[in-house]
Amino acid sequence: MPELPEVETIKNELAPAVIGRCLARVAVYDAKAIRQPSVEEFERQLAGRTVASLGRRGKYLIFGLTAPFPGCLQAASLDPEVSLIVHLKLTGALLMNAPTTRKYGKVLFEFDDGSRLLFIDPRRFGRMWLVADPASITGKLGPEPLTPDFTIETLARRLHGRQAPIKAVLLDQNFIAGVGNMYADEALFAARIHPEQAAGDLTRGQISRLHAAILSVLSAAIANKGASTRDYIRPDGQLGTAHFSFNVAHRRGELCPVCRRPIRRIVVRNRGTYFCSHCQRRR
DNA sequence: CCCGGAACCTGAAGGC
DNA sequence: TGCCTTCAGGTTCCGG
Repeated sequence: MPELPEVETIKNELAPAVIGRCLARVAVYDAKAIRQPSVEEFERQLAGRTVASLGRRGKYLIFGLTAPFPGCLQAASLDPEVSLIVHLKLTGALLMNAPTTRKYGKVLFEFDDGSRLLFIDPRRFGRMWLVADPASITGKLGPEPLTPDFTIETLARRLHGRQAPIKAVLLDQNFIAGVGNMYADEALFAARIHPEQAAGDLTRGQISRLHAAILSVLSAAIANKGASTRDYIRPDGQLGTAHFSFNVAHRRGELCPVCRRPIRRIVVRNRGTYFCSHCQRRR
C-alpha cells in the first residue's frame, strides 16, 4: 500500500527519468482513473508539455508541467502551467518503460524520446487530476510529518480534544498527511501507545514519543525504499525492503521483539490493526 | 466541527 | 476442481 515513504520513493526514483522530458502522447485505457477534466481534455491538455518538477504532498504525487507550444496558448485554448496529480490508493503503480501490454495498464504517458510511463492499477481505486492549482486537491491535508514545522507542539495542539482512537486520528489525512495503516501501527508500537486510546487523552510523554516515532518510522521506511507487503512496486519494477524491519504491521502471531509475546490483530475503525497488548497498554 | 460506518473495487485466500 | 465467501484498505460520502 503506497503511504508516504512509498510515494516519496516513487518520486525520488521517477524524477531523473521524467524531469525535462516532453510528453508526445497520453492514452487513457480506463476512464475511471481520470477524475478531472474529461478523458479527451486530459489527453489533449497533456500532449506537448514538458515535466518541469515532481513533488509529493501526503500520498499525492504532483507533476509540474510547462506550457506546450509557447505563444500558441490562446489559439489552442490550453492552460499555461498545469499540475498532474496522482493518488495511487491501494494498488496503483507507476512503471517506467514497462511493456505497454502489461496487465492492468490504465494510463500510458509517452515521451518524445521514446521512453514511457505506465500507470497500472488492478483494483481501480487510483485517481489522477489535471489542475491549474494543486491546492484545489491537496489544500485540506494536514501537516507534512517530515518538515520542520511538524513539532511536538503542533502534534499536541492538534490532538487536543479529539475523542476518536489515536489510530483513527493518525489515519485522518487532514490531521497528518501521508500516514497510512502500516506506519500508524509501527509508530504506535514504537511509542508504546494502545491504538484505541482516545487521542485527546495522550499524556505529554506519549505525545513526545509518538512524535519521535512518526519521524523515525517514516524516515527508516524511506531509507529502505518503501514496504512491499502487497502491491507496491517501484518504477523500475523492484520491491522495497522496509517491511523486513516492521515490528508489528502484518505480523499477527509473530512475537513482539521487545517482550516476546504474540502480536495481536484487532479491528479499529474498520482497519486491521496490529499491536502488542503487553507493550502498548491503555492508560 | 467531530465521529463512525458504508461504499467503492477486485485479486487472493480460505472453506467446503 | 470449482464455486462461494471473506478479506484487504485510502478516501469520500453520509448520517448523527
